[in-house]
Amino acid sequence: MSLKVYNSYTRKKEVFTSITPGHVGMYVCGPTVSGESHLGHARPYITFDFIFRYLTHKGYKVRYVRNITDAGHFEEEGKEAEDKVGKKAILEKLEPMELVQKYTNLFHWAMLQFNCVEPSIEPTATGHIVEQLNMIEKIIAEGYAYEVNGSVYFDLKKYAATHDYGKLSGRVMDDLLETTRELDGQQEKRDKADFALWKSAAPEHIMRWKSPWGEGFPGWHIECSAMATKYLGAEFDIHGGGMDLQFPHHESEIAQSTICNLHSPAKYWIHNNMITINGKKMGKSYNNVIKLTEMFSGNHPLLTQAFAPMTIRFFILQSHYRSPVDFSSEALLASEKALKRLWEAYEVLKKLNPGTEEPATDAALETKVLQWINEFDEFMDDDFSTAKILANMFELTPVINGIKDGHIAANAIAGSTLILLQKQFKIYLEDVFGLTYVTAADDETLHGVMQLLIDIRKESKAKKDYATSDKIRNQLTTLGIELKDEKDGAMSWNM
RNA sequence: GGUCCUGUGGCCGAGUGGCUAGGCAAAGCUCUGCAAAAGCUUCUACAGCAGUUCGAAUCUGCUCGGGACCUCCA
Repeated sequence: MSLKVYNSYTRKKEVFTSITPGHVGMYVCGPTVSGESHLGHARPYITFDFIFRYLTHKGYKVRYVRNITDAGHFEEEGKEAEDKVGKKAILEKLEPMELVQKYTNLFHWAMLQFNCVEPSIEPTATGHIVEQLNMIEKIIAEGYAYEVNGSVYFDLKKYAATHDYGKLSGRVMDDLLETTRELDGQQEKRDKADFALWKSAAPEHIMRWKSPWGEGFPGWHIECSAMATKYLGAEFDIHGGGMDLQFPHHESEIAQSTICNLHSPAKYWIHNNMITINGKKMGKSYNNVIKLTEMFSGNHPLLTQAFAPMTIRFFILQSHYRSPVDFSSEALLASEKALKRLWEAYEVLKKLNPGTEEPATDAALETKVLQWINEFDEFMDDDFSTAKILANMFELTPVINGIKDGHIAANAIAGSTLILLQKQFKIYLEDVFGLTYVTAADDETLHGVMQLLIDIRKESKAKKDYATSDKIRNQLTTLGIELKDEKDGAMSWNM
């Protein structure tokens, strides 16, 4: 079964074949660490995490490069946005790199909460100034960039005359030239659509580097091109990021790399859709940002409660990565409950005993179960349809629970099928989807104490001393421990 | 204004022209000292109008609504 991915560049689902057999190079645009990560950031990093995990599962050796933009995004914008890192540092009386470190640490912490696998290489923009300068010089030498007053701009008109600029984002060059914008440095550019490769630094800028054109800082797009080229080569397999980066960021990366490396950088462009809140994209300009720390603590007016990182991860997995997903407390609460139900079924499944190798006594059920299991791979191969796999898992949940409490005969499905079911649940829930479920089940002391309480409760129940048995259960509930009476008089618990 | 995407039941969301996911919520039942959990059952939707077709949520056109990008942005 071959993997198909939707390539934003061709706007088609294509069969995935890696450039180097057995290996995959994947570059994903990382965060700008000039502020705290918010819910919106969770989407791409969780999305590319399960893509990374799935490629690994399929046997590829993946080099996953995700940068840290720690130089601030120096756009040719107005002064406000000009040097985010430098500006905020003054206000907070911090060294720029101290600020960068703080938010980098916070980002890493959040990724850990989400159980995201660390990228193979996490290069920083400030650590690759030389590579960026080299690239800019090469673009100038090729005649596709020009220097004005210490700044260097990419000559888009010249590039577009012979190259397909705008293909990725579906933009027409003429429209871009028409667009009227009031941008800083506009007057020194040959054309309004030209983008900056290097910006001359005003005296107040803290972060600045020497260059052949004077002191300044790199443009927004060149860092990704430089780092991707360095670690993945002129052409690599996957370039990922949020949809909002298609233009101008990725479009510009294509132009830069095409001139420098004589090749469009990525074979497959994969873009995740946005998380919206009340139908609007989460962003600073909309004033609707929920930071991840606020999500985890519930400390935000839009949140009715705290939401665990795994709830958010599950919430994202429940929709297709190319669909927008609208956030609400209600939707997240639904995900929380769904995940709990699914995970408890998984715990039950792990304990089911396949027994001896017997043929299934319920052929119809056997067929359905096998179909649901086999579709896991099929769905994931079809452009990472995680939502459909989860739907199948929920179809299987009543079967698992049914076998457990005897509602469905243990031999209704074949032993081999049960083993396959266990294997596939493990692979997808844990290895590919990267879900975990925090329980105290590993704590042996707590286990012992719980067993004691359960024994006491059983004894009091046997004596019809319900006051005592209810007290035990109620007190545990207050502590966040849920005690369930099983059919056969046994008791189970979870936190 | 330009380019593109989108509109699915109370809510969230899959949906490759025919078999019309799944989750949450709600209701009933079973189990149960009670509860919780679990199981069974019920709730059948595709913005509107027209068209193509034997047949459309799925294709086409128009209308209305929402969104993204065009500016830092995941």
